[in-house]
Amino acid sequence: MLDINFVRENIEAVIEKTRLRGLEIDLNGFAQLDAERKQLIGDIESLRHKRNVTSEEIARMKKAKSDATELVNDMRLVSARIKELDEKIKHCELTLREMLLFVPNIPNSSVPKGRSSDDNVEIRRVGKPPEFAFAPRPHWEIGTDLQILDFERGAKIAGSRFTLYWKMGARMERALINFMLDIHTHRHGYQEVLPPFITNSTSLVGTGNLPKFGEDLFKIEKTDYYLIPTAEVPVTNIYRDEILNAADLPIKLVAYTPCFRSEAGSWGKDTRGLIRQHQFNKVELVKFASPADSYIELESLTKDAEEILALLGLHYRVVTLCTGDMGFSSAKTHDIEVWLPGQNTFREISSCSNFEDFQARRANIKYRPSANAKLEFVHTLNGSALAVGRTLVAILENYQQEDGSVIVPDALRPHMDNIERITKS
RNA sequence: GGAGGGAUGGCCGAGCGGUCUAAGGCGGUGGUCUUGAAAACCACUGUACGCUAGUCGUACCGCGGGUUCAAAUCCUGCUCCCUCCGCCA
Repeated sequence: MLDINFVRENIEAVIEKTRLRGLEIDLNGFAQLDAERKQLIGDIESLRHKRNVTSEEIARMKKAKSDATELVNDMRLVSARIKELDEKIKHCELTLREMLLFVPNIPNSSVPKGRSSDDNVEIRRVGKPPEFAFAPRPHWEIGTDLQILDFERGAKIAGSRFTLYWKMGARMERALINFMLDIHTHRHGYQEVLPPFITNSTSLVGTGNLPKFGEDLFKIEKTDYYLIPTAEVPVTNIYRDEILNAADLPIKLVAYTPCFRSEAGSWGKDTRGLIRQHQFNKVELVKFASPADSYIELESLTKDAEEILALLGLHYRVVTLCTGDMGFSSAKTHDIEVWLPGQNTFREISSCSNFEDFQARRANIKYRPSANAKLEFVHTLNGSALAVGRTLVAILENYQQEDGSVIVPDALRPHMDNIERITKS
C-alpha cells in the first residue's frame, strides 16, 4: 500500500507510474473523499472537545448538588451528532483504504521500462549449457521412464497439476530441500523458520495477495483460512504489527514450505511435467531491512539464491523484470532463469524482489532508526532459493544420460547417501 | 467438545462510571557524580491524526457493537491466551 499522504499530493504521478505497469487505476473521487474525510474529522473533534469539557462541568455540578439537566440534554444531542459523523468518517476511510489496497507499488527508478517479458533486461549469464551427443529429452519423459515421477497417479489422487514422486524422485526432492536450507543457514546466515502452511486473510492482505488476487488462492470453505501460495506470506507476517530493533536489521529468514496455487487463468499452459503445479515445494528467503540498505540486500539475496544453482552446476541467467512484468507489490524484481535443455529454453526458478515499504505499510512492520527518532516502516524483500520442483526438473534435464539415467550433481550426493546416478530399478 | 480464568503503554503490573486516558516498577535516553565504568541521584521517555502550531486538540487500555451527559471501568458478540475434564496424532 502506498502512503495516503503521498497519493494525496501525487495523484497524477501515481496514475502515471501505474500505467508503466500496463495498468489503469481508478482514483476518481479520491481527492474529494479525502477532503470530505478531513472536514468531518475537524467537525467531530470539536464536538468531542465540547463533550469532554461539558462532561467535566456536569461532574462538578453534580458534586455541588446543582441541577445539570439542561447540559445533560444538550450533550444528548451532541453525542447523537458525534455518532452520525463517526459513521460517515468510517465509511470514507473504508472506501479510501479500499482504493489504496488496489494500487500497485511504484517501480523503483532503476527498473527498466517495458510492456512485457520481452522487455526484461538480462544482467548476467553464468555457466554454460551442457552439450549432448543425443537429443535431450524433457523431464517428464525422463522421470516417467525412471519411474520416479508418476503424473497419471498424481492426477488420479488429486487431479491435473498434481504429481506423485516415487523412490529416488521423492528422495532427491527431500535432499534438495535440505541442501538449500543447509547452505542458507550455514553459509549465508539466514535463520530457519517453519511457519504455518495456512494463513488468514489479514496476512494475505499484508503481503498484497488480497484483496486483488483471491482467484489465485485456494481458500478453505466456510473459514477465513487460505493455503499459502508462497512462504513469503506467513514469514513476512511473522512481524506484522510489531516494532523491530534497528540493531537487529537486516533480519534474514529462510523457510521451506509447500506452496499452493489455483493457477486460475493459466489453463493449457505448461500442462506437461512439473513446471506448473497446484502444489510445489519451495525454499524461500525473506529479509527485513532498513530502507537505506534494502537495494544492497536485494543484490545479496539474489546472489544467495544463485549460489544454489552454481553449486549444482546448472547454467542460468539473471534478468531484471521491466515495469510491465513485475508483480503487484514489488518495487524491483530480479528473476533467475535456469537452462532446460529438454525444452531448449530458460525457465524462471527464482524471483527476488524488494517491496520497499509497500508490504510493511500494509502489515504495519516498523522500526526506530535511532534512539528518539520517529518510527519508520522497514523494507521487506524475498526470493525463492529455490523452487524445489523446478530445480529437480533442471537436474533431470541437464544431467540426463543417453541411457536414460541421470547423474546426481556432486553437491547433492552427501544429502543422498552418496548415490551417483539414478537408474531405472 | 465441556467447565472456569484472563487480555492495560517496549516489558511487568495497579486502576470505586466523572481531580485529566492510566499509579508503581523494569527497561531506554539525557544529565550529575567518577580517571573510566558500575552504583546512586535527577530529568525525560507510547502511537496516529488534526489545526488556530500550542505549557494545543482528538482518538487509542485485545477487536466490534451496546448502555450512559460521560466507559479501561457496566452489558454483549468475537478473537487469542491460560487451567481443568474429555477425545486425539
